[in-house]
Amino acid sequence: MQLSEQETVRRDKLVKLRALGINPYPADLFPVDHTSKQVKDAFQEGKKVVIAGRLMSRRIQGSASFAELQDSAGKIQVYFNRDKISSSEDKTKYNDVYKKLLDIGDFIGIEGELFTTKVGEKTVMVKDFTLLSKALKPLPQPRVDSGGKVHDAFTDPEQRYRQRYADLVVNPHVKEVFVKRTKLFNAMRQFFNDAGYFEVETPILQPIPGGAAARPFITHHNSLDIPLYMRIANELYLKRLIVGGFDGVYEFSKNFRNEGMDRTHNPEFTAMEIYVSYKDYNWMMGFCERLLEHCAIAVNGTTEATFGEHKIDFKAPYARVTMADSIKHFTGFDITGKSEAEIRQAAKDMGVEVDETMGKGKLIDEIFGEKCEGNYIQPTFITDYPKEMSPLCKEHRNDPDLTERFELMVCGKEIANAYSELNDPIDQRERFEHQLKLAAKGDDEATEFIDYDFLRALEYGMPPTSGMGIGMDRLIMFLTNNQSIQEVLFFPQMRPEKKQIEMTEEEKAVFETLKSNSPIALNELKVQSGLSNKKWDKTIKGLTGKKAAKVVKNNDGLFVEII
RNA sequence: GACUUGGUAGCUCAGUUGGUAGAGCAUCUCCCUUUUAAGGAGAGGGUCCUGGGUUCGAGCCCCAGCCAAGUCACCA
Repeated sequence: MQLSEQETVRRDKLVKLRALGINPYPADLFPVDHTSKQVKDAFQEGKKVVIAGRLMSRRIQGSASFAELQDSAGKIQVYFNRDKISSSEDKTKYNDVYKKLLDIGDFIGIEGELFTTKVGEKTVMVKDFTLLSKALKPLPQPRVDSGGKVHDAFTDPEQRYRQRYADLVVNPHVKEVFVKRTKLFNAMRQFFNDAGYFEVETPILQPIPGGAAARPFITHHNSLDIPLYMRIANELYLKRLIVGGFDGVYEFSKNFRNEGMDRTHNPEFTAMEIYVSYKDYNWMMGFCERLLEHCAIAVNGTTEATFGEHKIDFKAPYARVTMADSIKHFTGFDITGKSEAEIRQAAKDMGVEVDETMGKGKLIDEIFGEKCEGNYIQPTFITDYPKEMSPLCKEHRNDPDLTERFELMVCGKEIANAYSELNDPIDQRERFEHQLKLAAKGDDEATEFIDYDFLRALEYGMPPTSGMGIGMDRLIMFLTNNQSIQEVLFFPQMRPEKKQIEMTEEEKAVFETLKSNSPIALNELKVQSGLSNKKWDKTIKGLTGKKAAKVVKNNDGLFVEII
């Protein structure tokens, strides 16, 4: 591995520390009794504190120095003074250990006393310090000026996502997003628990990937010798639990979909699904808006949120618009009572791209997606979707072409999807079979598996139930004003980094020649290698760079020598 | 999958018509006892993403590839 100059320097310091009898990675616990925040909040002149964290900046002025220590709660200034560090090896500890052998990024523990500097900064006067862990790589460190402006910020998205640990250390606003993410989960969990619903866990490895239409990840179980699928949804399992007699069940479900990646899609993502018996989708709308209002306040302290150029307000209630009314409103075309051919023609007239394979439901969905969806900035329930698009949803009580379904739109994007759940086992079987036919015709959005065990469960009887799914990643994007899903996942999926090859093929070949014949005249070695000028240059530079060979000049000319 | 933009020091970035690879911070050495983007003096540090090609000569031009971001397509 090639080390940079700064990495080599830090490794040398490791050796020097050990020579002084200092273990750079001690095993002992360090008796921390304050965080940086507690020091500042309960500040008292002269109070003794024990703190620990990462050294984040240093301003050395001879035998005195100011530094910043960063812990989980923030940063605190610490003051090192050679004559105030009470220790037997006094001067060494300040002059050598602190000034020369510590680096930015190292973890240290500090015992000290609180005081306020001349310029009014709350500071810890260091009485003694302990190296807790040495950092061998320099942090990609931004600097903040007196006006609070950040310079040289660590901003390259590729590096930030691949090295999230470094991102979190140097970018406090990144950490804040993840704190809010956890607050959201906690708030939602609390809301459901207070309502008396029951958190459950269902299989991630499924023999049949049901509950949605998406390409699954496939794996294999060796003992059973069967394929297993990473779940694309948990819906059918939660409904089985409703059949089993729970009134309300919910699960935060890691789902996996083997599809494209972009700003709003990661191969693994988190959905929350909840099912409540004896309810319908009208009840669920009310429940949903109360839930989101509660969550927005828990995360941001207010129902208002900013997302890009939009101000959104999660305060309940939200507008409710049927899909037919929405299309009529934005296109002037009324789909009610129209035939498939009439709708297809209308779509064409509006400039919506359609083809002959699209059924009525799909056509309506295309029109809505193209002409209406993007207009809903404030949270809005879109209701009563075409039946064809919703094989797990109960037929509408007033119209057999529609289903009792709603989606909640925010900033033109869907964040929740809910049904009065289909509990008629005969109807469900027919819908599955219809999907199978669509899939056979090549509709890649249709489900190509029938979960007969799920049908068996329905045959035992499922009470009327309403269910809802919420895309948690998307919701937290809205609540933290992030346009990219990667900003709300600690470790978004990335293509693996390319492995660094120790020595190229050419370098190996030349090195072999050298081993049996060293030193050798440079020109002779070059001829023997049979490499082009450019390639030769690269190769010999590579070998000398890796300290495998060196070029020496004497009276007889240039020679290459093995090291 | 298509297109656009980018990849140069630990970090953020310059780099002119193709002619010895630059800055700030960071690092190292020295000075400095209340600083806070501390300051002063000096020094070191490079696989210019990879591989080909053109050329006397490529960070720069051409071709192929890798990685990323963005836009579009796809996505219940």
